[in-house]
Amino acid sequence: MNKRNKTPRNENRGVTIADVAKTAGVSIPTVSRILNDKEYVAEETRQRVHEAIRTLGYTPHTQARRLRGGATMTLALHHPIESPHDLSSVIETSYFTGIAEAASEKEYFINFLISRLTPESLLNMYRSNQIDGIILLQVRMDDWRVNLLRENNYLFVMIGRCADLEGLSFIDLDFENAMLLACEHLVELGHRNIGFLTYPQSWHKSGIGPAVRSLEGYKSALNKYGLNSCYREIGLNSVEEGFEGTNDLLQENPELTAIITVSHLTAAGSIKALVQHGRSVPKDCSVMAIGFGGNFASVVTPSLTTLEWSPYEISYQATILMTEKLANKKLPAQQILVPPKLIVRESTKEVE
Amino acid sequence: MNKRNKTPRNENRGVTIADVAKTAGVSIPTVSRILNDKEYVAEETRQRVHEAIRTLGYTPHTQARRLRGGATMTLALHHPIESPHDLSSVIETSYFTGIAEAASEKEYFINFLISRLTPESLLNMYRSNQIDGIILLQVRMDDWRVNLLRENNYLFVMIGRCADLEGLSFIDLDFENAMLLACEHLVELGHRNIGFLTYPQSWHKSGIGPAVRSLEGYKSALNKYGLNSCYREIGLNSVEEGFEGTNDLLQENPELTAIITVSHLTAAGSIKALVQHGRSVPKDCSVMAIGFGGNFASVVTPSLTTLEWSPYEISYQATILMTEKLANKKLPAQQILVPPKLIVRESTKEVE
DNA sequence: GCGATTTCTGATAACGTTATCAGAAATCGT
DNA sequence: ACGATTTCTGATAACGTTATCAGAAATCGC
Repeated sequence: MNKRNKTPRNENRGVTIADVAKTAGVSIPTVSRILNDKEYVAEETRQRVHEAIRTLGYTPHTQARRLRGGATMTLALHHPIESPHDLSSVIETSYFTGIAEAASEKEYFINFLISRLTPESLLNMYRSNQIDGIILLQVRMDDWRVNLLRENNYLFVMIGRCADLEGLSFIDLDFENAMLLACEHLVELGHRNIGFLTYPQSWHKSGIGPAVRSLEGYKSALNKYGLNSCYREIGLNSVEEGFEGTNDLLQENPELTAIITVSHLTAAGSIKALVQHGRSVPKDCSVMAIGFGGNFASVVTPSLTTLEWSPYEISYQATILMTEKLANKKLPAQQILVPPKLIVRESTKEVE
Repeated sequence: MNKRNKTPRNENRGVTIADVAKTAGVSIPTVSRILNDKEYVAEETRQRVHEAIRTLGYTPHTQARRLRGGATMTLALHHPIESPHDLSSVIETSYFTGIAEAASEKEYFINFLISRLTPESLLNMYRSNQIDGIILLQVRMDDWRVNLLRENNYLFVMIGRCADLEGLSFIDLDFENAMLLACEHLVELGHRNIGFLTYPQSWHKSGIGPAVRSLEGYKSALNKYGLNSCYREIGLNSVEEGFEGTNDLLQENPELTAIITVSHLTAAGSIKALVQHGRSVPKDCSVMAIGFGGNFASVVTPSLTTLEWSPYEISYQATILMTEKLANKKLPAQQILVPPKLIVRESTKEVE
């Protein structure tokens, strides 16, 4: 006599380990052992079970495994942006694909946290077992996310870095070095008056790493060569701002023969402004762009000399850092600084 | 006397519903009822339980809920690309953020499938309960993914569309209409010789929608106005290809006064070529670009007149389509065609 | 040939949640 | 005041998997 089922079985459910066990004529744990390549299984049994798996088209239930295993096998990515619309101007597609690819290789899932995140909801991501760890983008020198996660002992990796790095894993663009290389390249070409269109004032004020460190790098590089600084804080995402910023720079120092920007777009604006001032690029003035830029560099006329990083490589690396740490929590923190690659195109030239 | 625990309890585990129940002095199902806002709970009990939840900092275990609930609350996004590196030239960041935002609003997770996907692994995504549904990008007229998922009765939504649309949900760019609008705009400006730089031959051959339909739209538009066609199939992702394609077009028909391209990059190349032929844009020849382009349109000199869609809106919509269908499987298929927006900038002008 | 070891298998509990049911307590109608 | 209804609560099973344990069968040592 059959005991009545209290919770009726879903008719449309998939094939489960129980079905496999029944068809192969073994118990459930035996199937599980075979699925997980445990020792002590008779070869003959293994064959029979695999046969059953094939004919039934069985695949293990991911959710059940995760519940039992105590890990979510899910990572999150967070960028502290106000509106998701704006994200495309800050993050390149390659950032996503690098992370997605690494995660997929390590059999992790990725969740992109786009909407505004509160301290409460950040902690909840961990507490409610939605994620095992998080990758933080756009880290500030003093970042509430870092402080909160550190206090609560939750795992995370930074792309970027904060002030106190004790025991934290990160991978970051070496912006200070980039500014040194940029200035070096220009000085070698004979330039002595080098202007800089840096990140917006708001970025410097809120202590965003690249802003802070690029300006430091610029100043110390000029110092090294005994040159005077001349810079403007401008917006990143329009040709116009580069245009106006360049006009300002030229007004302050008409002797400028080179301009460094931190965005390909503003570099394009810079060229526009210079041309309007009757200066041809690179003949009368050189222009360089630092940062990611995708195909922009070669669209602009003349094509831009740049210092570049690969967002794909960086985000890929960050994800590997994360998964390795999750696989072995005793691993020490890893801290990686990535130098940029100088790509000389048409927009820089020696002083005549 | 305590029965010995066979599987020892993990010491570092989080707060569970059982802990809440114990502190509040009620049973586990009662807490569950309160969490899920079920009826028939005494107000006094509700208060006490909420109090316990607050003091313990309890959050429901997502994985457990999913297992019990029978839904993964996870969607996937798939683009059939060979190498993830190349994805950045095909997909805009906004595509990701639109999906991520919609998913997050509906409390879904997103998994971006980047690596090469086989029919087997695609089915496994569903069978192993990793996802509830998938959003397909770059759908071909005859697409194996569509055929496979349709046969197996798995839920999916297309961005793009295939040939047989019976019962399928999609949202797609109306490329045919776009070509009509482009030609209309140019004809109104007095142009009678309109060239077209279309998608690469491989796209046409493998039946990728925008390629097929834009060429059809071009031909039927010219037909409508009694004009002759003149087009080249070229690569999308470099200025050089636009440059060379334009040279070819001019050789075939030196009378051309307008060129339509399907990529901002090739449009830039087009302008370069025209200038080299001694033709100024837009004075002697107009140039238009169709498609996504981000900030490109305004970087180029002269800035590009375009027909644009918002990838954010489109991917957002696609995700909503998906979640609505999941919430109510009886919903009929939804089919949405999105017209582009004409944005007139500097690169088009009436014929002199 | 017999105890000790090794190899193999299955019963059982557990991961954290929700649905079902039945029973207790409170309220209602007359 | 008493049966019928409504409100509330807890025991139990279930989602699909894996870990632990104990026992059976096979192999080994001498």
